[in-house]
Amino acid sequence: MTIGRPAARGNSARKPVPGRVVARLILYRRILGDLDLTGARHVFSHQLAVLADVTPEQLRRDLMNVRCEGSPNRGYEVTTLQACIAAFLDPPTVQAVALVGAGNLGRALFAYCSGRRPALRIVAVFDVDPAKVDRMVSGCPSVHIHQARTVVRDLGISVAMIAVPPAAAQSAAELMVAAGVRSLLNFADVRLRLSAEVYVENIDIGVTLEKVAFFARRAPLSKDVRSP
Amino acid sequence: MTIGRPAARGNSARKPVPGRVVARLILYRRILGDLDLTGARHVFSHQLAVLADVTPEQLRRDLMNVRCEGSPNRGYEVTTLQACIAAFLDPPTVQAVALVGAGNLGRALFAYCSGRRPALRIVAVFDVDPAKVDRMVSGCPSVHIHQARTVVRDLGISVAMIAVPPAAAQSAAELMVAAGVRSLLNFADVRLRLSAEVYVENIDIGVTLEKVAFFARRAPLSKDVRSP
DNA sequence: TTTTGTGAAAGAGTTCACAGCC
DNA sequence: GGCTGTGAACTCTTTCACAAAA
Repeated sequence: MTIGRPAARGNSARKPVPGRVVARLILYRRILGDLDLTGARHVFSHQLAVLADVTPEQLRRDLMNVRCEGSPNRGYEVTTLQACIAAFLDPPTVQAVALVGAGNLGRALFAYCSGRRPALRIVAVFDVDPAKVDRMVSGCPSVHIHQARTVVRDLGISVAMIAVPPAAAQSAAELMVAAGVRSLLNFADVRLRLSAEVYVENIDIGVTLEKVAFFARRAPLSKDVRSP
Repeated sequence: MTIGRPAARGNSARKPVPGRVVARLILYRRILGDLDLTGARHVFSHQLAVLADVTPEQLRRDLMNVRCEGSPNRGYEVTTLQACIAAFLDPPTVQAVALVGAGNLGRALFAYCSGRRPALRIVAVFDVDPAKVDRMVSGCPSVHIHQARTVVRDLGISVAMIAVPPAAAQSAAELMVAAGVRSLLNFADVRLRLSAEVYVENIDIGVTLEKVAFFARRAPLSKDVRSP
């Protein structure tokens, strides 16, 4: 009988991995992809750490979550590490994403997402402007937000990006959640009040820009924190 | 001559306020501005906390940094609180911002920043595309990035927003820093390697979107963290 | 010797709990 | 009663430091 197992509950007793760690794993994976294209077969934690702007210890600790072993003289095998991280992060299937808001920012996000990360696809664009809906944009239907319920269900959308003006964000978010969306990436500069079941991540460009401006006026090298 | 200075320096011996707190103060200020427009004269910490999506204790603790007193029966006076936060956050003068990259995202950011926050103004747009430079865009000169040194100096630019493709971001950032920019808001999905004197904040849309997608697949209500 | 994997310590950040006040 | 301000406790995150491995 195996003694080691002090804290093993059942067999799927994973303690939840914090958001910070998930974000860094996603970053490591992207860097590994770039590295793979250069033909590198192995990496040491300190090399990857430089590229990700973290310490080697933190990188190794993050990697403990994905059950991937490195070798003391070769470091980590690039493809193996990619596979381990993918096994941890990836959806069993492609995830459908909705874009809410077809203004300046919405269109930039759409362009930004096109052609990348095949596991995540924008499959619908919602707006309230009659001039912007009921047509196809780059192979993607643009529809009025009142059709959210049907479209979200039919296309199996689980994630929405909110890129509408601040005043419209709360109700747009509520519509999406009511339609069945499980998590949101909110670009509107307001905090949304939603059920605790829904995962919300805010990208508040206004706050972040002011923060950067604030620290531009400070004596350099105070310890500061990074964004997710 | 004074040698040690273990703790207290002179009389302005403020310990540096963490970035997280600064970001929340900026958020509180924005909410107070909205509140002020509704005609509210006073707020309790629990009311502001709901709007900012933080706990009342955290809000009060953040406010300790700006030396503003509330009253147990009225809460905080809106205008006083605004003034205290402004005194802490605001630059002595308007800060000039550069936008680097006039692609989709760059244009969206430009539109986004126009007409808001008077204390922060985009005064120049840089790009490498000859078709996009040497003209005025909404009263703002668009110039080739090789003119950075002159333009940054002449316009007193201290902050740059990097909105160029990932492959171009490192060199664009280096050019801006060499030209005299003190802090950067980086939208390119790469980690920049720059002198530690420079304050860098990353907004990594790709990572954040993948993170949101990841948590869309999880059982709800695991403790998670917010964005800056 | 250099590097990995990780327990233990340190450090940050947040929440608790309550005194003092209205 | 309900609120603010804040020391103390707690929790989360990062770094230290070192055994084991190649």
